[in-house]
Amino acid sequence: MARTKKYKEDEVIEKAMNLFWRNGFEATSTRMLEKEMGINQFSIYSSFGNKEGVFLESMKCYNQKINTIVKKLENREGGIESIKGYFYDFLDFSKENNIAKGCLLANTMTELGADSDLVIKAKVHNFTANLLILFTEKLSVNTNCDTNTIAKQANYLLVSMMGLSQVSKVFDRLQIDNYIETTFENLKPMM
Amino acid sequence: MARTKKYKEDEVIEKAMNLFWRNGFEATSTRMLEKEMGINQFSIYSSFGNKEGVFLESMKCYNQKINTIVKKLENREGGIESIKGYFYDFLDFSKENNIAKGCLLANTMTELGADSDLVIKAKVHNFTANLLILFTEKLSVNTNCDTNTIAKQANYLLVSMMGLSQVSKVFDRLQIDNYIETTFENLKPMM
DNA sequence: GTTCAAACTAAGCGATAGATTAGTTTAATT
DNA sequence: AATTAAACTAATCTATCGCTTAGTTTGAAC
Repeated sequence: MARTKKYKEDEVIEKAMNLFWRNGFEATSTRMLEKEMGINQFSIYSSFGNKEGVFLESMKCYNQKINTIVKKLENREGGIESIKGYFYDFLDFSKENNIAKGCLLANTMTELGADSDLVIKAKVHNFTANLLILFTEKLSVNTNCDTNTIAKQANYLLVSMMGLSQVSKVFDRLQIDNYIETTFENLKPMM
Repeated sequence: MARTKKYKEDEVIEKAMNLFWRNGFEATSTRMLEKEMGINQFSIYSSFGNKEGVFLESMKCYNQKINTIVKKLENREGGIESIKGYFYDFLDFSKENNIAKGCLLANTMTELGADSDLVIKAKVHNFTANLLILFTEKLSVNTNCDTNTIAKQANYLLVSMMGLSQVSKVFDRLQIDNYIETTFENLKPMM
């Protein structure tokens, strides 16, 4: 015997996610969320508890969204070139109206300090851990390298990827392309 | 016929700089600055105009502080190893109580969006441009590479450095060391 | 020692932050 | 059609934001 919601939670969260992605957690106010999500603050708080709740759901949403390019990498044959493809896919993925927004999770990682929420930290850590595993798998295809070398390479590419996502927000395309090419060109002699 | 200031502006700015370095621009309030700088808000505003004025002076202060490791690089013999030394120097430099704070300028770069203050942006750009020149000079010592290749390498190392400063705030020392070693190890065959 | 402009203190300005409340509307259930 | 619990609206809560102001103290110049 109750009224039905006028909005779908996953739809308004996607809008919230885009706002957080563009502006970061701190610079996004509940009034901005209200406007962007198209629902009243009361509805926001009754659905997600508080601002952090909205953010946590936004991270879930981001994970689903980035999963399209992660899946794309999973379906590639493997080897260095497959990961290079992921780097370029990410640059497209992270752009909106030709403005690079970086990676929501990497942005969060740098925005939140040492004393920040542990749940959020764990989510970021989980994301990078999964990416490391995928990179390792892809590097293990058609290679003579021992597992130790592969682990080093995977770690190197993970750090490069996180660095890239930050740097892409500011540096121009030529610098970025040059960076990616050099990153992978230099890895070849190790193979 | 006037009273003398009880504080030295460069001393209180250094304290402000450390606060901005730890927390970023947005997350640092004028009350926090008041407490950290040890002077009243009135004094802050009469000396530096507004919060952004404090930040701009903090950037100057940061530039002076990081200049110690930049000078150290300038005085090195040159070649890849000299820049690798700078990377490790930076890791030490950016730590406080064993907590990595990243690079104040790189942090600012990522914190401020597309529509941020142009003066601040110019300062960040100026910093990276100077570092690029220095890297180029150091790479030009004892090498057979053409200027085009050197330019690519210098750009690669600049982007790597900026990425490193961000990533160092979260990743552990093993991952960071591995990243630096791989970055430079892989560059050798190009020389 | 008196003067007085600048350096102080502390209170408070309007605006906005995250979050909540009282009161109204809605629609599935009876 | 009446009921009723949840979904709504809009106003408002307290705290804090960046910044300013009124009033007091200070100390170099005279």
